[in-house]
Amino acid sequence: MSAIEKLNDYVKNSGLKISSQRNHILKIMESEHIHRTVEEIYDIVKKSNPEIGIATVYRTVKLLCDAGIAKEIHMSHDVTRYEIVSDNSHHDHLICQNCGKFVEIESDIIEKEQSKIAAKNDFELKDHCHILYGICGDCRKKNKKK
Amino acid sequence: MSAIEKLNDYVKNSGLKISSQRNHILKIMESEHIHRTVEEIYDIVKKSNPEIGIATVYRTVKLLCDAGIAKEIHMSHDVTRYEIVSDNSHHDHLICQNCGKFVEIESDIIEKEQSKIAAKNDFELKDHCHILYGICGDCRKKNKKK
DNA sequence: TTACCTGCAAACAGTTTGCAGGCCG
DNA sequence: CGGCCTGCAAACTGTTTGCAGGTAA
Repeated sequence: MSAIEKLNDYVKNSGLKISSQRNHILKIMESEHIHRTVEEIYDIVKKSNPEIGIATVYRTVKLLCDAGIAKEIHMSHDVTRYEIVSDNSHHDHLICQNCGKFVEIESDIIEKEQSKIAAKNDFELKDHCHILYGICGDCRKKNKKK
Repeated sequence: MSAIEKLNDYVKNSGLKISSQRNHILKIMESEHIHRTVEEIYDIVKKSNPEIGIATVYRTVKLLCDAGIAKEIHMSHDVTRYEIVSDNSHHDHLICQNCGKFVEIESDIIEKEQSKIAAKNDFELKDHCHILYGICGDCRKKNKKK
């Protein structure tokens, strides 16, 4: 099921309404597999729809999260980004503290271990946040040169 | 080396100064192994020192982080807490989304796997954030009753 | 005595909310 | 047509900063 379909579903089931702005914002978040901040989304939407207010972006992003279509990620310690969740794959992140470059990572071993830990402590696992911070190869080279 | 000693060291080496407020705040953060928010620390300090301003707490907490004595944790998606780091043990967290209860967890398997992933992507690992969110046994029981 | 430190209040950034009008269904 | 949605601006929250006076070294 595509994200737009999911949105339509959710909107119907909740007695909400579809709007061009909502579709528009979702489309932007889907295009390119990039994690954006609200500010960034706002800037892009504004290009084709200068009327839009940032409040609408905030409201829509939150709605998408409620609908399970998007997800919040705290990339660095004070930047909130959003990504569209795909049905089949879960991933975590490895981020360069210097240049912000990031890699999406997956690890069955870690996922399994997480489940074990949750079970051992009698927790029903709902979600997790796993971000590795480091310095990428490029940045290490650049810093040496200086 | 105790946290207070570490603070003294750091302060001397950086040309800073010790103050009763700084010691006071550190003492509170050390007492009980709890992760507190700035607001909570502020409330506690105020009891014995009503004069103190919250800005001082923010400044001190930041200083302690710079000194490597404390560490920021983003417990839930918009609450920042701080914990005193102990020299010997690293741990991550498992948090109940319902009641806020948390368990500190350690896993060699995950730590090793993280290093591997970082190495594979040519990152020099500096830090990581690993938090599991779930519902604890008590809360699951309570919810059933309702 | 010289920085540094503190409390206060003002400034800020990110996010939320109330309102009056617009639009979907 | 009713209720949700939007843009705008004002409100709010968590955090930072500038300033004038206080204090450690």
